[in-house]
Amino acid sequence: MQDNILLGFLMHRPMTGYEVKKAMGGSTEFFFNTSLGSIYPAFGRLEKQTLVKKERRLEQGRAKNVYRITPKGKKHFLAWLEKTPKLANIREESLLKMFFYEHADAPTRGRHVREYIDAVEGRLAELISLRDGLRGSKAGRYRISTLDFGIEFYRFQRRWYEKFLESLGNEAI
Amino acid sequence: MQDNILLGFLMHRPMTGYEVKKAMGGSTEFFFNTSLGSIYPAFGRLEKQTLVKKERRLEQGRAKNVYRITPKGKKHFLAWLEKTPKLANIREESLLKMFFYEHADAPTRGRHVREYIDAVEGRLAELISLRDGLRGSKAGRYRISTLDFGIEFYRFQRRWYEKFLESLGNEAI
DNA sequence: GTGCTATATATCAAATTGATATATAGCACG
DNA sequence: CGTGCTATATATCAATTTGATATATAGCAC
Repeated sequence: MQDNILLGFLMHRPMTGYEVKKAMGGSTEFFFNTSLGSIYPAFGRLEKQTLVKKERRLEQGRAKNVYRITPKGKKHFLAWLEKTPKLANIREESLLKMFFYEHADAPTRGRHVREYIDAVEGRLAELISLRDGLRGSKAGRYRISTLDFGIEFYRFQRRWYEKFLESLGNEAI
Repeated sequence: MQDNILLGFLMHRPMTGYEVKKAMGGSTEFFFNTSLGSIYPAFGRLEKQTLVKKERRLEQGRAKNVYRITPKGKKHFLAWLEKTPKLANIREESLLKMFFYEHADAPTRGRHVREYIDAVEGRLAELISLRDGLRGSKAGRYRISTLDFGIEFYRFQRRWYEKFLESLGNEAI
């Protein structure tokens, strides 16, 4: 399913697997991350389907595999982009633990929530500084929208967990 | 990593793989879902580590594999529960497509967002009716908290995407 | 010329998904 | 009584993904 993210990056320019992975940093990594161990096999699949073309290049004496999207690849990517996205499922370890909190004691629950809020704040700071860095740059408006969603999402989480922490304070121990 | 969710369910009572899967419905499935195809191998692993014990039972002439958590399994589960949960990563196809929206046309973008909001509202109704059904029942307060998070999360999404839709209306086409 | 970091690819075991196959139980309908 | 439908229950498999590890070169600093 991550084949399309690779094609999406190649829409901009031909890239090596390593370059795609780097390009994900600070952009898609916050809402759709992949590992190098899946990027290389994915390029192999895409090549077999002739959606990309591998170009072996020698740069400063080093061999690189640069992948270029083909017209067929572009069509494939645009057909995928056209389809309405599926509803996101939450997959959160924090909620899973919360579900089983009857088995944890009150101090553990409180510590979890406080440390979780700290982590949320760290991520929030990261995303905000990233967005500030993009302001004024030639970054696309939609890329900024995805960052904005992330920022608002973590703000929502901070609010929710702070309220939850309060309700924990009132629990009968 | 899903071994702990199985142990968590067995904390309540011994269960078959099929029963665990059923128990996830309407409870953990919204924030942590797994398939039967991963539950059975997971029980195999847990048995090898003596964290659960398989009991072959004959019920109405049918053989069942009922799994019971061992004291070692309980210790293992509680040790996992103790640790502060990792920060949730978003993994949303909708944001991935949004990232590449430069390549889609304005009507497609609008249709996406409207249909996505519809899907969010459907999920929201589902979660709300589930929570209402739990009110007054003997359901644990933390289980209700996880449902509440879900409800508030999808409300947040509805708000955000409605604002986003508005901003799309103002875009230069 | 030694050591560190970045670039670049490849490989692998382990886990997970989603699909499919198999078989029985229980129920309803005519 | 049999036919068909749905729920229960387990097993298996190809394909994919992760996270780790291995390997090798380039470029820079000291």
